[in-house]
Amino acid sequence: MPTAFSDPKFDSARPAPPPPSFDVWRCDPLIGEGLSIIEKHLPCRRQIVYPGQTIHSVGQPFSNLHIVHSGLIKLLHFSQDGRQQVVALRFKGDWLGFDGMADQQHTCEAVALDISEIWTVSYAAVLAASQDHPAVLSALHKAISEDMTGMQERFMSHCTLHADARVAEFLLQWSSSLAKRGLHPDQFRLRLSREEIGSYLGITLESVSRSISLLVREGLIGFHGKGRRDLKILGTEALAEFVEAGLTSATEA
Amino acid sequence: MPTAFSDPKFDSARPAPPPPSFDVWRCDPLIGEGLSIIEKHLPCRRQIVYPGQTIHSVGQPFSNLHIVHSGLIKLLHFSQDGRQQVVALRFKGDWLGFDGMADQQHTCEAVALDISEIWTVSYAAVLAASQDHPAVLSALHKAISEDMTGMQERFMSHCTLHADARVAEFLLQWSSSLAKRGLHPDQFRLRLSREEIGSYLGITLESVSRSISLLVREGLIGFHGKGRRDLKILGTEALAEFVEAGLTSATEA
DNA sequence: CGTGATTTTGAAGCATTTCAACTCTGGTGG
DNA sequence: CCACCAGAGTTGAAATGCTTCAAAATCACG
Repeated sequence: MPTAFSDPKFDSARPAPPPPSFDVWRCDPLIGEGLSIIEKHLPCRRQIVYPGQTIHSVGQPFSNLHIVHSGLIKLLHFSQDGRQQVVALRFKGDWLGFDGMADQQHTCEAVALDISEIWTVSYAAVLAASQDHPAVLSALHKAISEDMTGMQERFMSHCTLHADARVAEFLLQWSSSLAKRGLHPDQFRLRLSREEIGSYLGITLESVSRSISLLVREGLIGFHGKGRRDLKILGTEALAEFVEAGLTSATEA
Repeated sequence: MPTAFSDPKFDSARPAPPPPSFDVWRCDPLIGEGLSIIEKHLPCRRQIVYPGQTIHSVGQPFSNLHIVHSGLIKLLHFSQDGRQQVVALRFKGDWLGFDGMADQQHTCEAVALDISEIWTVSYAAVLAASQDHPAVLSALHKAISEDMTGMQERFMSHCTLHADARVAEFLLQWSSSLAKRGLHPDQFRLRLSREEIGSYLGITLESVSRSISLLVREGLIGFHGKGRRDLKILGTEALAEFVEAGLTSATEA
């Protein structure tokens, strides 16, 4: 099993684009469902995007859906006064663009955090294909449903966990996302800055930093190399216990 | 325009169920879209539920979607250790049940907060009908998309607003939900306890109470009658300004 | 009219933010 | 090669906002 940041396929050094040879099926078959469906039934544009590049932005007319084939994408939401927040992260196999289905224009911005390959299909084509192939619609709805449940869960842990536990859980979730995709779950490069992590978790970057330092002190995680971005999870179980211990009773219903 | 709590159609006193004569179209036509689509193309079961009654619960096999025809529904999410949280509120025209599409079983519980009429359609029937009538699928996807965008917005204000501002915004959103549905937006009955509001907003019931008291002191809202549940919004503009003023820079990206 | 649930209010404790200083890293140019 | 700089990350101390705990007030219901 390749580590997330030693495998050039999924975590290339910035300068050189990776050769487009992809091993789609080295992971949980469920992750590849959308990709497989598209490949079988739909014409799609495949596109490499680089960190910082935008896949779609707010207000942009909606006509396509996208699937992440490799890499990592962040979804940003903006408020009227220019404030922004990371509202979601998308890994391989995840869809992008549902936000535009309502008003035919996107309500959030999708930005690459890593060199990523994005498959783009026309929404109209998806609908058309679903006439003949119910599996298309089924995969779409499944992805949507998982997305919603995921958001609700994130919302909940957001309300019931302390900052430290939230950071720990964030790392665990990232790890499990990698594991599901056949990547090494114990060792990966954080592609978000402390500020972005804070935005995603609803805490300040200083708090993120402090929490990470705490987790290191506790021996639950560690870092490779110089910049504190190459993470190593030293005890998944212990981390999970740490999260459990961080439960508050703050927001029961 | 009827006030929300004087109109027996949408806000009946508990003892007697209202006569099932509904004036579906006295509101923003967009709200009624799902209802209209269902009425035209799909067989549905219409059902009255009373406060506390469950429409679907966690783990229950998924096979139907529902639309709220009148009343108010809360969606509860549970964690492993029994903690629960109000993750969403559903008004007239809103759909329920998307959470079950992924794994064929529901991941959250839907409970009535008011006497409500629920229209239930089989998910399979929806898919079947969408073959002949694209509008069915279009309405469904639109609802889903709005739902997601709404959650992201809620998530954002959750991260960027102080407790007081969050409560104020909550009341404003409720008000605007009523307005969109042709109900009096300045005067309505809070159908959630302070505890439920706190759960929904991610703060304690005491904080909710304090925030409400503050809003009353500031002259932005007021109460009717005895129990502090019958709300009157005294200045929508001023409330909105209050929310703006409550912005923090805590979680910028 | 009492009993239990809901709501309000106060005061103390705690977690997180804020502000500020400092370190580390990587890149640029002398 | 080293000095310098900007950006990212860390850490400390004070301030703030929310929670917690506790008690009183109000309301709903039989």
